[in-house]
Amino acid sequence: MKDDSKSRKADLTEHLKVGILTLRLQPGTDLDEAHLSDAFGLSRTPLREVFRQLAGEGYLDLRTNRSARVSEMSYTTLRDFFLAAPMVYGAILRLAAQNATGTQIDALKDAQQAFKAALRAGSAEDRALANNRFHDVTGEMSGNVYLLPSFNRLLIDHARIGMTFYRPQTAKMTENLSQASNQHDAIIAAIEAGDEAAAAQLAEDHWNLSRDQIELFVMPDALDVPMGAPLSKPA
Amino acid sequence: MKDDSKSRKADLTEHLKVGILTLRLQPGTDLDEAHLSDAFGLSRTPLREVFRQLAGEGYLDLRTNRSARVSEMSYTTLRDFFLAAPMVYGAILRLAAQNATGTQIDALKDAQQAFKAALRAGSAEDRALANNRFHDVTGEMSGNVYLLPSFNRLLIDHARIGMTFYRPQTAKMTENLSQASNQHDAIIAAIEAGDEAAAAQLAEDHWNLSRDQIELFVMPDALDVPMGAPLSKPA
DNA sequence: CGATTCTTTTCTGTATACAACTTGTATTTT
DNA sequence: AAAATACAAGTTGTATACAGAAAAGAATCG
Repeated sequence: MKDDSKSRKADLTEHLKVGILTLRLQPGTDLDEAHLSDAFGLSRTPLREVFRQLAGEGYLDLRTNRSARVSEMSYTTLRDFFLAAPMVYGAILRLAAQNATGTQIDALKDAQQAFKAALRAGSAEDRALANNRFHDVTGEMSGNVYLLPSFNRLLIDHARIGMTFYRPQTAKMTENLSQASNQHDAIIAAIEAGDEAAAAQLAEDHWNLSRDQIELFVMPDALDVPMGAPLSKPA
Repeated sequence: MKDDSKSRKADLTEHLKVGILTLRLQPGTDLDEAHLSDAFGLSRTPLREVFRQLAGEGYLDLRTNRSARVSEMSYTTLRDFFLAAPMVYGAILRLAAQNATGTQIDALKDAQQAFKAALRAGSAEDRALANNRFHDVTGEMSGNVYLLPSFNRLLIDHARIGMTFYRPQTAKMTENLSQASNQHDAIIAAIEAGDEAAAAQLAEDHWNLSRDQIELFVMPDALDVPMGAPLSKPA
């Protein structure tokens, strides 16, 4: 094995990214340098470089003289999220329809296959990661270095928010997931046809669906529960 | 002196940022770790951490086993820039009008004072940096973590593109600069009044002016020059 | 004389040792 | 007994030394 040193770094990066996107590493979690460097066979120097890179991408927060921490999410950020997402995602899909290469379209189709497979037989983590991969490819297609930073930042929290509703708890939520999959298919078609307007419209629809899904989760049966009644977990 | 170690790091960061924004460090320039660590009294470890951070923010490009390099600019990215900028900047100013605090408005007024002073008696670098500072404050005002990554990335290249036309070479360009200053004043007023719509409109106007200014520079006398004529530097 | 290969040099990446800071605990003081 | 301070353990930040990879130069071969 010769690819050790650099591949261990990539392994660590991937491990942290996946952990954060799937909420296995929850927002606010402290990361232990000593433990991680031990687990991945890296010294602290390259480990800390990975931390800085992930902080730059929005996965981690760094505070001087304190441990690195998984970036936080709050109700404030949720509002910011739904303000920014439709706009950025619309622009990304519009550009994707303009600029996608054949190779990229194949990659997008592969990602969608994986997403469907995850919906059929995968865990909530599998679904969130597959969905993340799908949108990630659309970002690559757009190729706009100025939009990608925000788009990628949005994708991180999209996956994290999504982790709560990719574990469908009601019939409505299940139906929404299959609708999301249909929208992915339509997005592929629009990109393949180079139809900007359709792609932009689909972006809007897709985010509206996400918002509805989140509302279903955040306020599951609000109307049926009298004020002051004891709260029970949604069945 | 006790603030040495951490302040040297901040000094280096600031030095590189300013150098890159003002084109004193031109796109594509290789950075010498040994020389910089010597000059700033830092060892290579913290220096490389600064590199990683600046790379994450879009100032530098890192290639494995090769020196860090000031991020490139090309005609392709210029097109991407003018696609993304109006949209992102419009959203940022809209949010700034919604959320700006009194302290932030004071900071914006200070930045505008400095910008005017730079227009009167400053160098091209002073102007670009003062303008950058002004827009940076509007970003802080918006407070949207999802839009800021792209906005800050745009500001970097806005300053770098601007460095070429903040050195006004024609009467028209000088007039544009004073118009930009007036727009800044109007932006402050709109934010102070919490007038979202006006702020968004001003953002569009402001970027249109930037585009015109760049066109004046990129094609100074395009219509007067016959095709195939020898090119001369703009006077 | 030109091109190619091998050696030397330079620079990047990593590990380890050390210094500085933060935090939890125990002791002292009021 | 409560608060404050001093101490100790653990963790983060930095420097240095070493290993590995490119790049530059020298020598050899065509």
